[in-house]
Amino acid sequence: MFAIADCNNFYASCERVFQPHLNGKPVVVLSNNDGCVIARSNEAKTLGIKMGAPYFKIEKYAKQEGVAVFSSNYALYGDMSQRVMHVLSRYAPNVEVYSIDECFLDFSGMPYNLTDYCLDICTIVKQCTGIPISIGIAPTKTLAKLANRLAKKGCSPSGPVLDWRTLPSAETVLESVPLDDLWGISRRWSEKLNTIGIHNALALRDSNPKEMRQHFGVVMERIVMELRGISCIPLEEMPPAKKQILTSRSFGEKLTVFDDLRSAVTHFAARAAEKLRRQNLATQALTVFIQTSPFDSSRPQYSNSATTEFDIPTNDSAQLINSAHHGLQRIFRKGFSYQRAGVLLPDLLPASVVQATLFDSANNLDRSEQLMAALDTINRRHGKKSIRYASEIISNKWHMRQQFKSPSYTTNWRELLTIQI
DNA sequence: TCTGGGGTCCTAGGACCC
DNA sequence: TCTGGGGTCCTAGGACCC
Repeated sequence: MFAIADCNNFYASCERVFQPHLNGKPVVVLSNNDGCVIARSNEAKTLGIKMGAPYFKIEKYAKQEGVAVFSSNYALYGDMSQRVMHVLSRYAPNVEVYSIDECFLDFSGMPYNLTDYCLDICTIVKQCTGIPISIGIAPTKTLAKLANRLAKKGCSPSGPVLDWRTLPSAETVLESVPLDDLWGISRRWSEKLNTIGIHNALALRDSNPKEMRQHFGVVMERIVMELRGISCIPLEEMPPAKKQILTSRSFGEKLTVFDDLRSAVTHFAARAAEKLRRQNLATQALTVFIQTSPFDSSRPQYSNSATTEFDIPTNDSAQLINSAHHGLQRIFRKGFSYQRAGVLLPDLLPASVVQATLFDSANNLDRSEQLMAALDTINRRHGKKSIRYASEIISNKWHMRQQFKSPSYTTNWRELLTIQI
């Protein structure tokens, strides 16, 4: 048995915890660079504001309807997520943190009435964190996700909790579920399924799994089996080591000058290096890429990338920044308005297995390791920006727009919530 | 003016091995 | 007359997730 606990409108709910006057009011949270809508309270959904809508297109309407608008505040959401996961992990022997706002719980062999048990969990998570959650329970992950979705839509007699096994008729329910409501099926596959006469979740469940495998591959075959209640996707307790790390951003304004781009790319390389070290990994290569805006058809488009490979896998910021600069020099072309850039570390392995080449002194590796450890310690203790590479701060033109960002209430002493009595 | 960021898995096809 | 069989590794592209 699996359960999936999913935070309701997570980012919007995080903002409301610290501004409770927004309860019952429409709230939206925007993507980085205040680009498009990525989270909506139920009231905002009711107003017809769509997921992914570009903010500049709904700005006027949002103001008119009194919608509270926020920039993304990942420091806050990440910390609130940890709190929710911490509470949830007390209620199952094994859990899998699936995303920032979702957690699978292993309920195999649990003898209780799981609906009542989960209703308690919902109450306690709300008490401890302020975040409302919904829980779906079923014999497979795919059905648990579906049960969760149905609970969120208000289809459960037990409010925020739905145990798939308590449904009077699974067939009736499945017949009413559109294909792209299923976990693992998006618009493209849904359309392709339509062309072969499959129009709802029941028809998919009753299709021939081997045929589905031929048409779509093993992933679709698994979905069919999971809809039948045969579990094919196990709980993953230990998150597997990362295979690649990407740091990229859209810019607050379009960039045309090399030095502005170079500052941005320095920042991305430094951030990627930090991520690498935090996970005790090293990379065998670095790819830097730049691109113009695909939406701007009036101006010439250009995008390109450059990859450097390292003789010895590294997680040294200076080395990564250096190769990012060289890559950028190779691909930068004058005369374009760049909208976005990024640094990708595509080929990772554990830092512990890194070997010096025959002609390299182990000394250099030690020195780099000590320097990076000092850098990370200082930045952790005194704030992220305490020590940076000079080329990162030469320009700030690339900084993203964050017009509506709330304070980092839970992670920064200077931004604690203040209360007036 | 203005449209996010960070990932994974699977498959097909080519290169190469013995 | 007419050219095997079995395998691995790598990459690009397409699909998906949140």
